[in-house]
Amino acid sequence: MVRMSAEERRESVIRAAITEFSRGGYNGTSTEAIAKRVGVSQPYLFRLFPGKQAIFLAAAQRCCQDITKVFQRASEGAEGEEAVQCMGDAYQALIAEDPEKLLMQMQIYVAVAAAEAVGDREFGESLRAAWMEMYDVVGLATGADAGETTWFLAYGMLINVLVSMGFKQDHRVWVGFHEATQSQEADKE
Amino acid sequence: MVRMSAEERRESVIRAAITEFSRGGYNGTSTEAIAKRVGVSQPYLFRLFPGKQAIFLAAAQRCCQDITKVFQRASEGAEGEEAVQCMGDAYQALIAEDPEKLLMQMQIYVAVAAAEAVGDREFGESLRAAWMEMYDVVGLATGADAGETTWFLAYGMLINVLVSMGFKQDHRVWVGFHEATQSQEADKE
DNA sequence: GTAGATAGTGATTGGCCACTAACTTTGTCG
DNA sequence: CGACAAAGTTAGTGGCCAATCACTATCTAC
Repeated sequence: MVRMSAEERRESVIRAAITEFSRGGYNGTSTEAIAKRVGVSQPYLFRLFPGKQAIFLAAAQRCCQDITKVFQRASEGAEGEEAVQCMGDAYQALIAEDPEKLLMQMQIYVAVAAAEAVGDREFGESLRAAWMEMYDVVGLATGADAGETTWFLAYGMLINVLVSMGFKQDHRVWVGFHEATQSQEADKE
Repeated sequence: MVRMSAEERRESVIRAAITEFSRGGYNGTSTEAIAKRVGVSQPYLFRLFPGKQAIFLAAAQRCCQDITKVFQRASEGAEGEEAVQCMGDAYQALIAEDPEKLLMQMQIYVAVAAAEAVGDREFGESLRAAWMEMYDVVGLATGADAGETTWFLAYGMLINVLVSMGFKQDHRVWVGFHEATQSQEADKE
C-alpha cells in the first residue's frame, strides 16, 4: 500500500471515478467500486470528498476540461476550416485511445437532467459552465462562426451516441459519417 | 381502483415507465415509483413483466417506435430536402410537447453502454434494432442519402444533449442551431 | 351459485450502498 | 525519543429496493 498526499489521492480518485462512472453512470456506480479501483478503503473517499455527488462532479469537470484541452491543442495555430479539421482528427484519436471520456460525456448529460428533475440547480449549473468552456474553444477555432461550431458539435454528439450504443466501426450507420468527412474534404479543394 | 386486462395494464406501465425512466435513468428509478404512477402495487409489476430490465426494454422500444412514427408521418408524401424539413419541424414539435421521449433516448444510450460493459449483449442488440428502424425511416425520407441522414440525426442528437443539459431556449448555444436552419433554407432558394 | 380463471394486494426478505464513528498506522520535526 | 498531524482502516447503521410468496377480490360461463 502506497501512501500519498491527500491531493495526490484525490487525483487518483478522479481518474478512477471517470472510468467507473463512464461505465455505470451515477446511480449504477458504487463508491465501493471506485475505492477498489483506487486501491483504498471505501470510507476514505468521504475524507477526500464531501459525498458521492462531489466525486461525480469532480470527475465530470475533469472530463470536460480534458476534452477542451484536446480541442485547444489541436486547433492551436490553425484557423477556420483547417482548425475544424484538426479538431475532428483529434476527437477521433480520443475515441480510439480514451473511449471512456466519451461515455462519461453521455453520463454527464443524463446526470444533469436527473439533478434538474429533482430541483438540484447548482449541479447542472457547474456542468453547463464546464461544457460552455468546450463550446467556446471550438467556437474560437471556427472563427466564432456559431453555425460551424454547432455543426461540429452535432457530429461529435452523434459519434458519442453511436459509440455508446455499441455500433461497431463497420456498421452501416457510420457510412453517412464517412461521406460527410469526404464531402468536407472535397469542399476544401 | 380500476380493473384492467393485463394487456391494458402493461400499456399503462410502459407509459409510466417512460416518464419515470426518462427522469431517473435505469438505476435511478425504482419499480415502486413506476407502480405508484400506474396506480398499482409494486409487486404486481412482476406479474406483468419478468423483471425491471424487461420494463425498461419495453419502454425504450416503445419510445423508439413513437419517434420513428413521428418521422414517418411527417415525411409522408414528401421527398428529399422537403421531407427533411418536415421531419425537423416534427421533431421540434415533439420536443415542445413530449420532452420525456427525448430524455428517454439519452437514457437508452447510456443503458446500452452499461449493459454492454457487463457483457449483456442481447439488451443492446434489441435497442440497436429499434434505433435502426428510426435510422431507416429517416434514410428513406432523405432518398437514401447517407450523408444527409447522418447530418439530420447529428443535429437531432445535439438537440437531445442541449435539452438534457438544461440549456434554456434563449441561451447562446442555440444560436448556431438557428443559423444552421436559416442557411439550410437559404440553400433551397 | 359455484368453479375456474384473471386481476390485484400485503408482508417480507436478502442484499446493496452511502455515509459515520472510532481507532490505527506512518511520517516528520524539535 | 516523543508528540503532533496526516493518511488510512475496520466495523457498523439505517435506508432503499428488486423480487418472492401467500393471500384476496372480481369477473365469466355454465
